[in-house]
Amino acid sequence: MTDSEVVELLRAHGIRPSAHRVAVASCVLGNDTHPSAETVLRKARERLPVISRATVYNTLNLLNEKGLLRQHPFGAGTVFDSNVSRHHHLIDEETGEMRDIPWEKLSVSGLESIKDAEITDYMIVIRGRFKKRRA
Amino acid sequence: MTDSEVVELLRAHGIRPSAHRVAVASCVLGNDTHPSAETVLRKARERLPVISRATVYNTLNLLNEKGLLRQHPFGAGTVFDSNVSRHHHLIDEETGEMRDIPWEKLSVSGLESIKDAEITDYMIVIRGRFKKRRA
DNA sequence: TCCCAAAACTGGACATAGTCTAGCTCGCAT
DNA sequence: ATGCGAGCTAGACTATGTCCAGTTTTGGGA
Ligand SMILES: [Mn+2]
Ligand SMILES: [Mn+2]
Ligand SMILES: [Zn+2]
Ligand SMILES: [Zn+2]
Repeated sequence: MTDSEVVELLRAHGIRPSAHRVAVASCVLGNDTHPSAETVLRKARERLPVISRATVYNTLNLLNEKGLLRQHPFGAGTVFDSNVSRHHHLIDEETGEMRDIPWEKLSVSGLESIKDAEITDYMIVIRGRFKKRRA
Repeated sequence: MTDSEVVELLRAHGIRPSAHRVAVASCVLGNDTHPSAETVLRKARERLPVISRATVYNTLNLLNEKGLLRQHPFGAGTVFDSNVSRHHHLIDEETGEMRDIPWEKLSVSGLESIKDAEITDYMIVIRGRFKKRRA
């Protein structure tokens, strides 16, 4: 994702695209990795060595509030996910690495039997061992 | 679960049932709550006011290693789960409270299409709002 | 019963992840 | 040029969890 695409995306969501925000957003938007906040901090500093930890957390939280990101507490600690459409997750038990599984690839039945809650979202979380690098 | 049942369970899993361990284990085994380590510490101190934080964490980790507990990083922070058979989870988005969903109540199809990992376990994680207290 | 080594337990230091704040800086409108 | 609000910063602070060195408890053997 180019910088100007990131800028457009931020503007479209009502976020002023400061240089720092673009640096942070570029590290996580438009790819299917699931980086931790500390990973984003390290990558952002490659571009912008002076950026502070607070700005990285502020920006990630802002992107989350505006719906450009999700945050997941499983995997290798808490990680961010720029894929905001519904999907499932596969997690390597040894490394904590997370991979996406397309929504249509799996399906759940029996949800209608859950009567004691209003369901807003759900996800299948699979644990196992990755066989090889993704193609 | 009575104290002597807890003692038996610990012995059966090769854990020496010291008074402290029994106090910790009683707080979490044999019920379907999903307490955090800090919650267990507070409850254990009601029984045994002198118990240290380190002992609570040591004991919870030991119970986990010996297969008497599981640990889940979603819900209200990291919580412990004495239900070690397969089941799914429903989480209240406001409070983080977790409830169990019996394995047979839901089912997943399409798992055989996952080729790039050896699956060891999976679970459906549902988020929503609880309607009322459990019956 | 007494003794001792091993196991268990302790407080506190340390580590990591994340939040918050007070002050500074930057960019933009006038 | 000046003023103002948004953004950024370092560092203090909180929460959660691990680690360690020293002490206490325990239970089996003499
Ligand atoms: Mn969101
Ligand atoms: Mn286990
Ligand atoms: Zn994802
Ligand atoms: Zn459970």
